[in-house]
Amino acid sequence: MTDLTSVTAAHSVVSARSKGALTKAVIVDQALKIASHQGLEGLTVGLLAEALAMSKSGVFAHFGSREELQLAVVREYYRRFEAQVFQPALQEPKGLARLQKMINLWVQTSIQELSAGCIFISGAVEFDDRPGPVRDELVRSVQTWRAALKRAIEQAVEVGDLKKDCAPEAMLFQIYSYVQGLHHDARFLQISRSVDIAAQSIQQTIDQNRSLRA
Amino acid sequence: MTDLTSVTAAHSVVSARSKGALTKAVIVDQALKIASHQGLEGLTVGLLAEALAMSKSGVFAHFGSREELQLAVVREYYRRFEAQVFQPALQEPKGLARLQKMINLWVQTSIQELSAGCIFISGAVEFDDRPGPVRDELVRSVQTWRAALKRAIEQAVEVGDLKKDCAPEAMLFQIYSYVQGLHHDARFLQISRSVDIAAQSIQQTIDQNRSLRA
DNA sequence: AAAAAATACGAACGATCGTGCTATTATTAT
DNA sequence: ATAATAATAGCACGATCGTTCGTATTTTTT
Repeated sequence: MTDLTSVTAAHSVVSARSKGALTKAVIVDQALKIASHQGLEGLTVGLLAEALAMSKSGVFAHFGSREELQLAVVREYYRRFEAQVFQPALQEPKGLARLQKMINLWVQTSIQELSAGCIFISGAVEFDDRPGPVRDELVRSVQTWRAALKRAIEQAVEVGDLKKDCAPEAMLFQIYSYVQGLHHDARFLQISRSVDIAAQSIQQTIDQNRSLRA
Repeated sequence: MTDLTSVTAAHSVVSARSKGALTKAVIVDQALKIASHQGLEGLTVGLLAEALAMSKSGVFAHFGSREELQLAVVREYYRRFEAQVFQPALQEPKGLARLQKMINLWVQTSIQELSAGCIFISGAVEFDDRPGPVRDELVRSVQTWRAALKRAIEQAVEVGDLKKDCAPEAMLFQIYSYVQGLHHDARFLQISRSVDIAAQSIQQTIDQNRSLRA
């Protein structure tokens, strides 16, 4: 099972030193699960406390404010995203291989069997009209991830895997849109074959920009 | 100004017969505006009443429940969507012209200068994990709209504007994804040139499936 | 104009929201 | 083991949520 809300969780919990940091990690882990389903706005202190069999104030004390809790969730999600999607892809050599790996890992972890959604995508809709630190953190995370994707595309051009005249921004837009579309069709419309259609569309975009040599 | 939350509003208000139906139309109109910004979940009775300079109970009485209010908003949005996007496109002859018209009107009304978002898109994220009548109504609306798009694609194939072997489902996925991507980039990331990139990507998808004759 | 019906308001409800306090535990450091 | 510290629970607060109800005011019908 590859799931951002469970696999990488062990790390934060294990790496905790004091008791406080440990329970905080457990809380954030649970908060992440809730936010993946109910959204960051649906994540409430009372609900979280109940799921943890803790008191509201006990949970709350670890963050000081609900906003700080939301921020902790976004940061943790980004941390896991980096560890699970971005870092492993760096093992692959620069070029198309790395780009493909990034996309594959992204798609894999975006749509889980638990149907836990990607917070970057749901958060984008929730906070597109709601200014504040949470929005800023979300934008920062998404921008970083998109910059990494774009960089991978550009490197694929440099290496010669992709066409010299390929427009990285357009490619990025299309691929990012497809993952959103996959999210939409799989989670909202519950179209099961959307995974295949999305994968095929992504491949199509890559193929269009692939250089013709070898 | 082409705006689903204002232009077509006149119709519902004017066509109202009794005083009750009239104010109800005004309420729904305002509710639509709020929901376009705060989302259907962010639409609250108190907020709505305040915006209308009415009492909470006065507003509430028109619907009987918050859920019914949300449903009224979804239905009204669909009604305007149909009147403003779908119906005008039927003026165009079957084929690529009609399809293009549908897409153009959709993109135009989806992203407004007021940055009021499309409820079909924001609602999909809000309700992808929240069962109930509102979700059902949203799914129904979106499915209807997607069926219309798909039908337009198929007709374009029949007429000979699009290739015989073009996969309508894949085209639909790509185009729908691009509009989502446009929403995301324009509203959340505030990338202004995303309108052009999206339009270009949509055109690209169409061109790929265009038949080669004439 | 009077009667009937529809509509809006005001106040209040229980629930839940985020957030403080205070006390009591449980964990660390000495 | 004892002292210092950190973590959790309990309780209560003001605000807001959706909702109900009784009353006053319009609007509509007769």
